[in-house]
Amino acid sequence: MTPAELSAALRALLTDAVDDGTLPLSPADLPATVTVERPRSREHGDWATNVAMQLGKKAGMSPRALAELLQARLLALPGVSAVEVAGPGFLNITLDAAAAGELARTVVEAGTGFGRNETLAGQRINLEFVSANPTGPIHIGGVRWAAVGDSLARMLEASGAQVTREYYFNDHGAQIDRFARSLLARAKGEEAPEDGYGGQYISEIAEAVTERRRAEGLPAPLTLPQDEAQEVFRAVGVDLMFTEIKERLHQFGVDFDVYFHEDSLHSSGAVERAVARLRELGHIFEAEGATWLRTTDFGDDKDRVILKSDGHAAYIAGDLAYYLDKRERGFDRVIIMLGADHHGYIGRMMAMCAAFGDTPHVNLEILIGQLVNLVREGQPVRMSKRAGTVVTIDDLVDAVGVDAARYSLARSSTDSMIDLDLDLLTRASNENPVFYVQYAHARTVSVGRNAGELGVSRADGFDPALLDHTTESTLLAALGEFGRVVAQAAELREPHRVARYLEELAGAYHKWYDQRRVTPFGDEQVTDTHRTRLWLNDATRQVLANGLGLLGVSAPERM
RNA sequence: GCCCCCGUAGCUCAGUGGAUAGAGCAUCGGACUUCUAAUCCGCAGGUCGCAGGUUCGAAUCCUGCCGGGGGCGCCA
Repeated sequence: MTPAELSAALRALLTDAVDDGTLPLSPADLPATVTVERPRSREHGDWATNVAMQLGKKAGMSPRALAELLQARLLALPGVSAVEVAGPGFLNITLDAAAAGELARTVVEAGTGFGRNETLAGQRINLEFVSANPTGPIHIGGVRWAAVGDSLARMLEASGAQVTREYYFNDHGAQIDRFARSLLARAKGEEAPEDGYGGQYISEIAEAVTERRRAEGLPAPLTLPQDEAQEVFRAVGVDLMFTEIKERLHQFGVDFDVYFHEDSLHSSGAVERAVARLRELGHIFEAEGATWLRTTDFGDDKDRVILKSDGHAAYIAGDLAYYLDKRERGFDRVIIMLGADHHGYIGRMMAMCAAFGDTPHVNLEILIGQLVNLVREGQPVRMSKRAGTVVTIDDLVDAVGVDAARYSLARSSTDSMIDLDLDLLTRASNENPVFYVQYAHARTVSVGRNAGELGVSRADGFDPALLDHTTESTLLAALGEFGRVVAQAAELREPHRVARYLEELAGAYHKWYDQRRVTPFGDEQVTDTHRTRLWLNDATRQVLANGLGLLGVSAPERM
C-alpha cells in the first residue's frame, strides 16, 4: 500500500463518519487530502496522520477522542495490522508486511514513471534562470542557478507541468558597449578601459574575433574606422561568448529551450508596444524629460523611469516587454530565478506585473537565491571580472566533475549561502554525499547482476509478506515517500529536498544490504525470499535512478 | 534609515505548528577467507543567536534586540 492509497482510504473513512453522524462535521470541513507521513521514529509505526488534531477543534472534541473514534475504522482496512493513538492525538498506523511489501512491485512496474505526479498538471510554466551577461564566462554564482534551475525544471515536469527553460541574453546596453570597447582595446594591445573588463578571456576572444574575420575573408577589424571596428568586436564577440556559454551549459547537463536575446526586444519594437500598452492602461506619466511607470500604485516604494531623458530605454523597459512577451506566448506562470543581489527588483517587477492587470506572485514569481561565497584557506576570495579573478563553471567542473558539482550546488536550500572552499574542491572530495547516493545505486545494480547470474529471477515469484525485517519496512517506507517529496519540491520550488531524500533512501538501502542477502549462499536453493528481495532491491535502484535523474546527476552502474 | 536571507552538534547543513531536534563529515571503538568496506554497528557531541509573545503544542508563527551576508540608480 502506498501512502497515497492510505491517505485516500483515510479520507473515505472520514467521509463515512461524517455521513453516518458519528463525526459532527460537514463534508466541507474535511481537508482535501489527508496528510500521511512517516513518523519521526520507526517505533511509532509505518505511517502517521495528524488529521485528528487538525479536526479536533472544529468537531468540538479532543483530538485524542477523535483519533480513538477513527482507530477502529482504520483497523478494519485491509492491510492495516495495528493502529494506535499516541501523544496529543497522532494516529500511528502499522501495515502488515504483505501490504507494505506490495510497494516493491508497484515501484518496479511503474519504472521511470514512479514518483511522477499530477499536482501541477495543466500549468504552463516559463522558468528563466542563469541569464548571465555575455560579457564573460559563467562564473560560480551563475552555476548555482544552472544546477538548481535545471533540477527544478525537471521536478516541475515530473509533477505534470509543461516547462520551458529560458535564458535571457543581455546583449543590449552599456555593459555590452564596455565589453566591445575592452575587446577593441585589447586587440590594439592597450590596457582595458577604466570601466571595462580585464580577464585573460578578453584577449582570447579578441583574437578569436580577428581570426573569424580572417576565415570569412573580411577585412581585419583594426583596419576599419574606430566605430565600425568596435561594432565588429561587439557583434562577433557577443556571438562567440554566446556560443561558448551554450556549450558550457550543455556540458553541465543544462539545455535551454529558448535563448532569448534582449536586443530583439528593442529592435522588434516590443518595448514600444509594451510601453504603449501601459500608457493605455493609464500607468505612464512624463516628468523631468523622462517617461515613468507609476509603480507606486502597485506597492513599489518609488516610481520607475522606463525611458530615460537621453532617449534610451532603461533596463526595466526590456523587462516589461519581456514579461509581456512571455505572457503572450501563453505561459500562465512566469518564474524568474535571481541572485540575492537582485532582490530589490521584486517590488518593481511585481508592480509591473500588476500594472499589466496580472496577479503578482501567481502569474509572476521571482525566486531569490543567496550567493555563492568563494573561500580559500578560510579567507573569502573576491571575484572580479575586471581583474580576471573569476572562477568559472569550467574551473568547478574540472575540479570535481559535473555530478559532484551539480549535486553540491543543488543539495542546499537556496535561502542559505554556500561557501565553496577552493582548496577542498581541488582535493578528491570524498566528502560530497553524492558518492554515498551513487554508491548505493551502483550497489543495487551489482546485486541485481549477481542475482541474475545465480538464477534469481523476479518473474519466478514475489511474496511481499517475506519483507518483514525492520530494515525492510524502513526501506519500503522511504520508497513510498518519493512521490510526495517530488511533488513538494516542485510546489515549494525547493529542489534540494530531493537530494536530502536520496541521502536518506541510500542510507536505508545500505542498512538493509547489511542485514539481508539477495543472492543465495553457495549451492543454496533459490527461494521466493531471494526473488522477493530482488524486487525490493530493484525497486530501490529505480527510485535512486529516478531521483538522481531529477538532479541531473548520473546513476553509475559501477564505482 | 528601510528591505531580503541566514544564525541548529567541532565543521557543512536538513527539519513549510507536532512525539525523545536529525544527517553527512571530523574524532574514538568495533564489523569483510560469499551479493561493492565509497558500506554497516557503537560511543560522544545541543541554552535550536538572545528576550518576550501567540496556543493544547514553537527550531518553525509574531515583535524587539545581537551577529553575518546582500540590496536600496534616469547602472545593467
